[in-house]
Amino acid sequence: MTDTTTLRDRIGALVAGATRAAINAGTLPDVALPDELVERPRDAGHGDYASSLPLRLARSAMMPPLAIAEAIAEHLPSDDVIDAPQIAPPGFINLSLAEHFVQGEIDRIIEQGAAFADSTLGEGKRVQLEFVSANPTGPLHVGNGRGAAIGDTLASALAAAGYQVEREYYVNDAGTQTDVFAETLYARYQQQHGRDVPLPEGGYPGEYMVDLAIEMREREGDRFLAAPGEPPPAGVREMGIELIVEQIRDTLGTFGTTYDRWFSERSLYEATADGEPSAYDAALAILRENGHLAEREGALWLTSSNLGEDKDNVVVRSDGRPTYFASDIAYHYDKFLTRGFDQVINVWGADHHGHVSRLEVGTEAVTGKGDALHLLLYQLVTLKRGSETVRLSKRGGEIITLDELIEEVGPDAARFFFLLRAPSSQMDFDLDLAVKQSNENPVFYIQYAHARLASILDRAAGEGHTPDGGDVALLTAPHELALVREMLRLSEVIELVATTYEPQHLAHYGMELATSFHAFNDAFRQQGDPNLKVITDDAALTAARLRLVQAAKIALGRVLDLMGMTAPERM
RNA sequence: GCGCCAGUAGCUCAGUGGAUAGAGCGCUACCCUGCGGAGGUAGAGGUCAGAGGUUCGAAUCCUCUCUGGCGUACCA
Repeated sequence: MTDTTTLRDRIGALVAGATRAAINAGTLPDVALPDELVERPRDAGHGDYASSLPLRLARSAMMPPLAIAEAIAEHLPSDDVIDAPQIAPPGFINLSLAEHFVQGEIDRIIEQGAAFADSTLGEGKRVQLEFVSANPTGPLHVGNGRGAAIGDTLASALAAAGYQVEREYYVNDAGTQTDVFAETLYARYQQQHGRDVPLPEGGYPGEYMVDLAIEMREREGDRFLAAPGEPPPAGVREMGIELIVEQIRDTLGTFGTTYDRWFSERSLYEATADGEPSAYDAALAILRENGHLAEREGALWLTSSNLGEDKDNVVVRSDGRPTYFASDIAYHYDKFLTRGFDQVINVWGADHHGHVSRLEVGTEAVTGKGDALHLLLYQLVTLKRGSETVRLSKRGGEIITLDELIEEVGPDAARFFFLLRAPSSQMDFDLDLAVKQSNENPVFYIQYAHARLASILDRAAGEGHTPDGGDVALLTAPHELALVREMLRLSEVIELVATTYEPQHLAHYGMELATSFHAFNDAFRQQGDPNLKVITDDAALTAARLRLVQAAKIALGRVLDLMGMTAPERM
């Protein structure tokens, strides 16, 4: 039987119950309780959980906080989970987990394995996460890595929190950018066949376009060559996009990110196989029916100023081509009405934020599901070399690719670097420092802890020891119990990430869990007592400690896995 | 101009209503010489951009000011 609530919820329920008991007993007036009843105190000396409820109730109850604390504590007897409460001025109730409860959790972690901290918070709701979705006109750059790390980890955390998650990459294969891209590619392709043609105005000058043209020539020969002076023949654009998307997929694969679906923007304009209208036609029909469209200056506008926006937005240009905004409305029609997701999260770079409110309004107008759409913006990465800012632009030519970053520091360090920071935080990424400090990246501190745990289990097995049957009641030392307590926080961290969409909490937790292990592992050295080692002459104690080590390895491995990083057995 | 996101230790950043504001890196001292030293403990280092307000309590919420990034297209 899996516990579906976090420890924090259970303790909170105890406090709520005690408060109601006090009210029933007449020692407290009848007052309303807030949602959050307990928190994790910063100072370990204040217990595992603490409630400031007495302070918050003081006014409405018209009683001194300490008297309220007494009244609640009276109905909070020590039980299987917690010891007797401690009251601390000016009005806190401090609660500590009972020793035998903490010990027992080791057995539970081993029994449940990697899923030990999962929850049912999401109730199986279907969530779709769309992230990266960079234009298929060039390789991914370093900044795209941030979106990949955030989106992918968020998806994992949501899955752990009981949501049914789908990861998706939206391929913008329909817009004007792809026309320019095709023209540039075709120019490079002609150059590969010895023609002296210039790059188009506003084209993509990057060297990768030459590589792409070479690839195309090698695969297809001169099949795409039209008469000189003619525009790119049919298929050039599709071929180029296919090649680029292949590259992007490879890069993200190396980065540890895979998708359930690569969604083509063009497909939004195609009728379905069984004759249903395209998503684009269907979405526009709804808007028209509800009077949200108006023709003006030869273009078709969404009259979003009637829906709370500060201006209207063009849906179909005066030349008849739909805008990117139209595609996005159709895309969200597809997400909500065709595929029926309960919740949709788009992870976007902050340079898209001008697009946020109009998409929310447009989505609401078409699907009525505006509330289920969450647009998560991450601030752009400022690249630096030393103190100098590096300007990135596919069209300007200079790109620091995600591939190059991965090559320099490895996928794990790159991911962790991005995950440590809140999405809303602007990041300076010093390329020189990133390479120089890759060996000091905290990710190795976490992975090293995992490798040491694996090593202890290996060595013990070699000496004929096994965790099986170990009695966890033998584990009473503070550094042993502290390690278990730290593991028990994981379920709360997962729910925190899943509800706030802030993956950095997981990264910081990983460091803290690793610290607890390193401190545990060092304890016997500092005290110079070989009996404090995991593997000792005492067979029963050894087995018990091996259970702790096994559980810690499960917990740490799970954290690394959620962040999309490897959990090495040795380094 | 208007809008969005930020400003916390030397550097890069956590902390979004609770108790003495933290981590990594860098710096100093010490421990341990290992079941893996990519380790442990401690210390120095802070006007939480500034001012006012709300609250029993504010880095956290509100207002204003300053600074930085981004947006404000019939580009995506």
